Amino acid sequence: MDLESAPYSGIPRQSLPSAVADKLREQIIRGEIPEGAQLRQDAIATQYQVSRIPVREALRQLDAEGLIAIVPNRGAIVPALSPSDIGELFSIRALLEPEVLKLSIPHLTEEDFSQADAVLRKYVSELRRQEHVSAWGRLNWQFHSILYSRANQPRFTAIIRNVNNSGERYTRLQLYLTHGVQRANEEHHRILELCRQRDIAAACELLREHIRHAGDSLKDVLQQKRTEAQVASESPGRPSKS
Amino acid sequence: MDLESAPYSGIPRQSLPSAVADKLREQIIRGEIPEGAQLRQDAIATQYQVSRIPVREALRQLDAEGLIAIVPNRGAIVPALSPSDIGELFSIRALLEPEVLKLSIPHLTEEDFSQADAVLRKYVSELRRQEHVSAWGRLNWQFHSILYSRANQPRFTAIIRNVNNSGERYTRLQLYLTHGVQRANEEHHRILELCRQRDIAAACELLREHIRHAGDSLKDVLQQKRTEAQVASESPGRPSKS
DNA sequence: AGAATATCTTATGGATACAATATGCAATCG
DNA sequence: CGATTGCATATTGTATCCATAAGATATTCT
Repeated sequence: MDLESAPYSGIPRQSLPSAVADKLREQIIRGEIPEGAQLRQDAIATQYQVSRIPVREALRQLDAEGLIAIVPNRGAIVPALSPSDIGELFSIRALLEPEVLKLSIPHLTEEDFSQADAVLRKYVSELRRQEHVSAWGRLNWQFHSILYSRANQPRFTAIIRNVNNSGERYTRLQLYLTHGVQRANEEHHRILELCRQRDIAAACELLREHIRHAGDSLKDVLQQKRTEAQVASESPGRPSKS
Repeated sequence: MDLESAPYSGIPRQSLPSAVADKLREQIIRGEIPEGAQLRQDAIATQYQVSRIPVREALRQLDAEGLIAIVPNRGAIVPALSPSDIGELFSIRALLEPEVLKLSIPHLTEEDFSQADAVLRKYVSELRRQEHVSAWGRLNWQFHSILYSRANQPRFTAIIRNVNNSGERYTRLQLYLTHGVQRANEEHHRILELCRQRDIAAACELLREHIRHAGDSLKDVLQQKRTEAQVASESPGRPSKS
């Protein structure tokens, strides 16, 4: 949770490549490594006090997860996602997550519900501090993740996790720029309530709408941002080289 | 002149790890590397005349794709899939593939249809030779793949490809043991015909049923095989080379 | 003799060193 | 003055070498 970026954090049981992959994944999701940034093997290796071999394996893994793109002989970058990429990611989510929720709801326990409650409370308490905007997306995922946890479909949930990881930095953007936090929060509470009542159909339908709305709204925001950027690039006013 | 400005003009040199991963993936899918087999880094390295470094990166990639399982300090194995694993894989397929087909059908061209036709013809011609059973699964995937090719949803199709890869050896098994080839062939022709007619709803529904049936039938076969194996373990039979 | 343990073997994990490739800069030529 | 080519540097890619952990075999003690 907290920054465990201590240079000597020895990771005992996990393989080094997996550990490095986890750290990098976290950094990318949180936006600490911005999109378009090059992931230089040497820099990462010295940062985590390892050689480049485990770093390379970690990058391969993240590449296969779709989180980064490796260009042969040119390194790995965090790709910028186009509006259509975003649309695709949220389409996949809107398709997969209700299905998993459907399978999970019957097995959700009171403990799960209280955990979800706790996440939502934390969510609300974080809303006031915009400096913690990076935590929103994470709490958002935690909430969803708890609801799916009893589906007992490891591959299914693995895919969902990857898709969410790929788009989470943008989820943050959507929550932040469209003031969608309030709506998201309300929908979360209603979804949770429906899960408590074991109303599978309604919960899944609401979840689907919840995801679909987030995707559409995010797509709009991105397209707007893009046109703004284009306008800005037309009036650079940059001083020439002296 | 402006050859360099063309995006894909250069010779698409593939990195060594990717090449090794492709080869291994092929071998696993075709069943040349049987399930439960250990993938020894040294053996693979000498087989492909490279050092172990690219091999290890390839294994990481395949692990992330879900095709193999890496156990720290113990190596990589091709996992045996339980009936519930199979059920999960086919559930995912039954969910994702009709959606992608829906998006693809409007953009399918006559060329696509004739390619699909060609694959089906090849399929029929291969049916008679059971020694080519390993080609069935591949042709099966090729057919499906062509139908999805115009969806223009790269992440979607990448997920579908991975899921299909994970289960393809079992698809072969299903086709072979249940004599499901005839039924699959008929369904393929009907699906293709519906696509030609741009009957999206019917095509998607039939595809969903097609996948679901294959999954259920395969699950049955596996469960039956498993009980047979338990019986056989008491009186070991001849080793079956495949 | 059987079980627990020590030792040896084999395969994986990781680091250093070296080679290949790309990028940026400078010099040269048209 | 611009473009092109050659050179220098930085980064990625691969191989070899060493360390470590799991597995197998032999040995010893009860």
